[in-house]
Amino acid sequence: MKHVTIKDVAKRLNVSVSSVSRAFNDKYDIKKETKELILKTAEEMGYFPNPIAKKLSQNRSLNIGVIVPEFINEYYSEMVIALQEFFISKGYQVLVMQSNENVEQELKNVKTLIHSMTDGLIIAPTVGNNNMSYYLQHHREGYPIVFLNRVEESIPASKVIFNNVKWSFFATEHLIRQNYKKIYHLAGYKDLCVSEERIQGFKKAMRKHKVPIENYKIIETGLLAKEGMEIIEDLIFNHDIPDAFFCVNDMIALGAIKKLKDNGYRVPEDVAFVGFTETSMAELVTPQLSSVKQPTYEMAKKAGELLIERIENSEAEIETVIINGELNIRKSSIKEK
Amino acid sequence: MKHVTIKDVAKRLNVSVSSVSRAFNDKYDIKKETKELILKTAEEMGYFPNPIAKKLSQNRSLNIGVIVPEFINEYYSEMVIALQEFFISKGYQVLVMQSNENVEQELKNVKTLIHSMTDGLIIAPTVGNNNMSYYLQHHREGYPIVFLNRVEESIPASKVIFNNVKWSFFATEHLIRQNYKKIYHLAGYKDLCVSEERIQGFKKAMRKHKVPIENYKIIETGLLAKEGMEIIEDLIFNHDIPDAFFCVNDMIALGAIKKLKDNGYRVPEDVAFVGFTETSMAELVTPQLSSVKQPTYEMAKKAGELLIERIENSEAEIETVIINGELNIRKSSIKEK
DNA sequence: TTGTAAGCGTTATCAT
DNA sequence: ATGATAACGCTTACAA
Repeated sequence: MKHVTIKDVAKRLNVSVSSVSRAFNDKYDIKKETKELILKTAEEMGYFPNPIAKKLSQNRSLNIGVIVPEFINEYYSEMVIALQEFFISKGYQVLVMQSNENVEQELKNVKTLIHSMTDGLIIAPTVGNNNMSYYLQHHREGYPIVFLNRVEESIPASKVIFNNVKWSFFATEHLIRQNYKKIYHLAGYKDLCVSEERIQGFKKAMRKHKVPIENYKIIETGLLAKEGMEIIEDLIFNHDIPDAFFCVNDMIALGAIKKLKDNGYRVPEDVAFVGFTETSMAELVTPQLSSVKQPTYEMAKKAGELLIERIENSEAEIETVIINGELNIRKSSIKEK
Repeated sequence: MKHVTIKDVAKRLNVSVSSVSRAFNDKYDIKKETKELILKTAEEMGYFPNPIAKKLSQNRSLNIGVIVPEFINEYYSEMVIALQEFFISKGYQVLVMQSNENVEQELKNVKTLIHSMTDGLIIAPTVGNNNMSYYLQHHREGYPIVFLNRVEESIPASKVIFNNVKWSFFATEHLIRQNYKKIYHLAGYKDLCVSEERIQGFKKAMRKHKVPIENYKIIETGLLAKEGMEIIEDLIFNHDIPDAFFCVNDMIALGAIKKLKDNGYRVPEDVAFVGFTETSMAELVTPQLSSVKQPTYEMAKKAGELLIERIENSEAEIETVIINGELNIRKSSIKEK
């Protein structure tokens, strides 16, 4: 299992190591025939430049760290896939770590990755991280970091975020226009900024359409189907089921729908639903679930571009990219006349 | 952004670099006070050993490569999470790559990762890879590889696989015992060995219970919900809907159920369903879907252990671990009397 | 217990 | 166009 090195190739051909190195990095002068001979021989000998040595001598790792809260849900899976694809095409390798929705784990991951000499970091913060000072300090010192999603617009770093207020507003307005009178919002975590923004959009729609305050309600839930089910249990117990729910995500919606159906409610005849951050399940459940689709690929790619910009030019301006979505209306929120 | 190196710390304290190195690697003799002083000063100076240099000088990367066909579905997401957790606890870093169910991409990934000096590889092969010779050659030459899932028992390498035949048999037998007479198997890809094994289990149950041959059928599908829907369209067109379906995975089952419901069939009253490789959706759909649960965590951890064994002892015996599952029976396959 | 110095496999500068 | 060699930051014999 001994690895063939640049020296072995050089010796075999009676050339210097520099020539071999040059053959593999076309930025230097080298005669075409020598290059081809070297490449051919190297191939035969099974030589491949050792990336670790390369990294050491160039003082960069060509590694990018990506930290996501989880990748059980499609949303971050897709982001990670898109990021990998993007960075590999640029010659980087991607180290993915997940924080398991745990702030301390996230901090650990950041440290691990920075210590591993990643050339830059893409961070999708976990729930409830109001303590980004450590990251921002590194960022100030010139370490390239781009934030993705779940981050306040005001933080001084490049970031890619989704226009939650706007699309939450549209989703809610759609329910109002379908003539649902009593509409509740199942709202995720209050200390999660995307939840907060979706709440804002919800309220905005309520105000615009002058929905009386007794006809809407904002209920803090979590992000999991299980939690959607629990909330519905409470509401059923209190005989407090509205005409429609707008949910912070599809999983909450699916959990809630399940529980309502089990209790004899019909969707959408008795209760209508709109989800958010559309998943592939939206089209597979009965009734199909209306939802706001977020363009994960686009978000990821944009974040990748911003990061590479910062890596290649540490003077690059801080940039905030706000991405738009798409409201896909399906059976779960259509009122039959 | 200049990194503090071992030399800086040594100079500051007027000790040699070896002492600093020793302070950070407790396998050598060093006076307790010196060590503490060094560690303290290093901390203050913001020194952290450069892992790349460490890797180069030790000739190992402390990186593990993990290759999965995809991680959009929970199954591989969970595997990857479990693998990360396991290897990080052992001091390794994990590079994850996905092959997008594409044999050539998989081969590329393997090459990338081996060239990146990963100390070992865990490979969950993609659909239809009957050409593992490249991997096995490296394996023979002593490069540590462990295969995970979707791999034939006969290949000469350590591997962790699921007992598909057995659990497919149980799932099918359960349908027979519920007194469903006509049972079809939606069978994934014929050239995918796990599909093949599940077909075997299905047939075995049919033979054991002497189900007449005109009462069962094996239909090749894919692995996606969409493909489940397409098959059902065909069957409806041909007026060929059985009493029950046993599906190669939950996604096929969910797609099929969706299409049947849309066409007025009731589940399980008209058609019953059992899935495989249980997903969290199984409990969220109506009716809840019976399925065979595979212990992803256990499988991943075992694969990790086998790999570390091989890394640490290249003479280690080849080992095949066969994992068992669990049949979770839910409403979708229960016949009301 | 500590220090010296060679070595890990590259790249890059400076000669030739 | 090619070669010699220092440098990257660390580990680890070997010497002291």
